[in-house]
Amino acid sequence: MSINRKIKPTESELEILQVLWQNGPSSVRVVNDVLNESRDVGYTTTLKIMQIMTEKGLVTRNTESRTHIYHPAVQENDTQKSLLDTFIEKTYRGSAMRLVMQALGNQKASPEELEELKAIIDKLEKNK
Amino acid sequence: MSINRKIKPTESELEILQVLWQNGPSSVRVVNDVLNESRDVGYTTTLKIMQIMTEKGLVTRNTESRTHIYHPAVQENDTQKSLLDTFIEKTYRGSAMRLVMQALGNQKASPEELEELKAIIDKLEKNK
DNA sequence: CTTAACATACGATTTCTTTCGTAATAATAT
DNA sequence: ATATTATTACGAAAGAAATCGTATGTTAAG
Repeated sequence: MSINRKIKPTESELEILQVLWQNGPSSVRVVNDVLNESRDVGYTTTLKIMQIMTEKGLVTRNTESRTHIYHPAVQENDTQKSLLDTFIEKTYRGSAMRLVMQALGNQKASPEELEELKAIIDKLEKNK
Repeated sequence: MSINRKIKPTESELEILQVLWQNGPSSVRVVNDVLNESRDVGYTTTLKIMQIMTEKGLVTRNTESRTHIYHPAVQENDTQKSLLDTFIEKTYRGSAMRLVMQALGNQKASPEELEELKAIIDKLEKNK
């Protein structure tokens, strides 16, 4: 399906991608301000990581104006899927079902969400 | 409920815990042999990490005989839960349901597993 | 008894990531 | 014009984790 080599952002990189996915293309200033809502991090630190992300191909940037605008170059879904696969492998020895059951057990889900889940399960059963 | 401070093994540490959970209490030699079934890693590397894990309280060891026997000091479930919470937070911005749905979408589940899942959902709905 | 194989301890090195300081340059304000 | 502020670039330091080499001691084999 997808010609995916692994998308494996570090923790800081993922944090920055989250901002870009949420806010859309943004300057370093904006990203850094958002990050600083939850923790202290210096401007040049954020800048540096975003420069590294550019090299790695995790983001692209428009350098036409002096203030560069960064765009995510990987999709949120693809990134989540890639990280999820690795996580299931390392933490649940490859068993997605055990992860799902534990996630459901530990978290409270709303009735609507449970309905949605049942719909997904029905669809999976039909495709069997 | 649980007086859990975070159980946060590194990747290598988790790999070693998996061996201990699977095989039961084991020597460094055994753990290292198992690890080497999937990748190259030197004996003293494994030893060193297991010594660090002892300091951190992730394992305990019986030093009565010359060959020390290491025991996991954290439970698999507790460790998975702890890692899962962090993962959901960082990767899914806190939404366990989105993780569950993606995991179900990406993986194939057996009919039995789907039944089991439905049972869990029913139980959750009753407890609402 | 001597040698070889095996085990632990531990410091040093390497690698990856994050953080920061400083310089150069551009825009803005006074 | 000049000073202040904002932005990028970049090297270097600091941190964390993984890897390895070597010393030392213990057991087993010959």
